Amino acid sequence: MPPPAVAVSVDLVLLTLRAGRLCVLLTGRPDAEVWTLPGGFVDGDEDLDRAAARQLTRLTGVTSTGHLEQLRTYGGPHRGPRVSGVSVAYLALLPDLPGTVPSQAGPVWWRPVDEVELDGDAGTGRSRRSEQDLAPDHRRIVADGVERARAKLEYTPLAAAFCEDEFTLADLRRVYEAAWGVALDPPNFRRKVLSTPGFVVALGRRTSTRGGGRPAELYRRGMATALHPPLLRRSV
Amino acid sequence: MPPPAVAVSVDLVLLTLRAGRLCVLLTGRPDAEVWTLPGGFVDGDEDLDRAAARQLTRLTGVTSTGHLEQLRTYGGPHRGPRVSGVSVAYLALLPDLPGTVPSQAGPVWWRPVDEVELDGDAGTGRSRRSEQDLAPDHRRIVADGVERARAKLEYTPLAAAFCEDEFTLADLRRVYEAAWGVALDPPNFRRKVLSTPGFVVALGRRTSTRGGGRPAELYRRGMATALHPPLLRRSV
DNA sequence: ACAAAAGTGTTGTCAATACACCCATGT
DNA sequence: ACATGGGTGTATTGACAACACTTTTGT
Repeated sequence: MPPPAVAVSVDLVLLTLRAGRLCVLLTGRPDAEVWTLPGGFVDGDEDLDRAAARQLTRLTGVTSTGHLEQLRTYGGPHRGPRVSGVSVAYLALLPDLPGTVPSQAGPVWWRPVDEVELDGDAGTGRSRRSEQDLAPDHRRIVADGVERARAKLEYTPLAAAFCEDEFTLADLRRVYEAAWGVALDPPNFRRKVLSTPGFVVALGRRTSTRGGGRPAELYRRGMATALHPPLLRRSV
Repeated sequence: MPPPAVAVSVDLVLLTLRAGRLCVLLTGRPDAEVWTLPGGFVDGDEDLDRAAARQLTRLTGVTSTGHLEQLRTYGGPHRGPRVSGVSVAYLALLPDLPGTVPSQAGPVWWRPVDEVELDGDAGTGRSRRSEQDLAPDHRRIVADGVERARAKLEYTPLAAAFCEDEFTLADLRRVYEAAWGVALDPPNFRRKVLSTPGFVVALGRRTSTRGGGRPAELYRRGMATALHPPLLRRSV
């Protein structure tokens, strides 16, 4: 007998840093009462990675920069009533996009992930419910994506994906501080990053001072794909 | 218009330790000229994790012990001619099963993963091709699963999933040595494991000496879900 | 203008920790 | 032969102090 056929969609967890906070891109379809992750259906003969990259370009206009990787696949009845099929989630890390999102895909918003994590915490604490919460199944996908990103900062040089092509060590440090919610010692962070071969490469130039203070050296991301030893967060 | 429908299968990368080598379970369908990973199609309303667990039980008879997690989803034209749809791969870690595999699913074999990694290395080195190589797309899935397992040994107490309920520290050390292909210093390994809270708990009993030597203490797996700090392999 | 203060990035020091390597002992 | 216990030197890390360069503020 022929195998059962299922609808397969690719959904994106798009993370960036805005005003020192880790944010995720959400879309609000006009006919829906909750926010959702951007995504779309894929064909059976379509490469999943390529489908995800296409979604990313459609949403942001960016093509090569940043980072895009498969996160996890969600399926089955967990996804709620009237929703069937499986969803292949992808995680993308981007620098803060200039101005508003030039979306060709309807209304989109950047929302801080710590607010998303509070959605659905019925009862205690939260005084009022947002006008539009994130769909429960998508909330779990966001949580998984954020946890993946936090973990990957430890043992990969992926923090640079949140920065522009040229960045200072303070920029890089602020990525860790925003994602992990901790304060890092600037001298120690500097020593660690510079002593890891291939993490960053110095450009020999400095920032034209922005807002006061000593101009910082500029770096770009290096060739390394892993950090040895890793940059561990203190506790978990 | 309705979303395109796709065939979705769940495939298992089942790893175990046999004779000090990391091995993967392969199936040989009578009508196929290559080995494949065990798996099967899933329904759209079926929970993926549950489908994978069902496959695992069908193949090995085990139910609760060990470890099972989603690995990655593969899809698109990469999978080769005449193969369409997406495949959700799961990774399972098991202790060595007693005797032969009590499979209710046709012929199965345990194959050392280092041999699988050599499949398809056309040309150099390998003198003769195995009678049956692993299908190319499944070979990549195995490689991803092995790499995931090797990485997870570093920062989780998952090595115990390769052992029986009760094991010695030498058993646990041999898991790392087989998976990483390195020799570990027994005293240092012992110190590290015992100093990590929740990794193992002592049972206060000892092995009745097996094969000579001082009887070793018995342990079972602890409650910890992560290792802090991790047990890092030296290089990568 | 000039000097002082504050902000930011860089360099240096020291102690605590973790780890590799080795030796010794018990069964 | 193997499990276990202990010791030592080296590398990494955390905490903190000191310095360098720039803008802002006050007189």
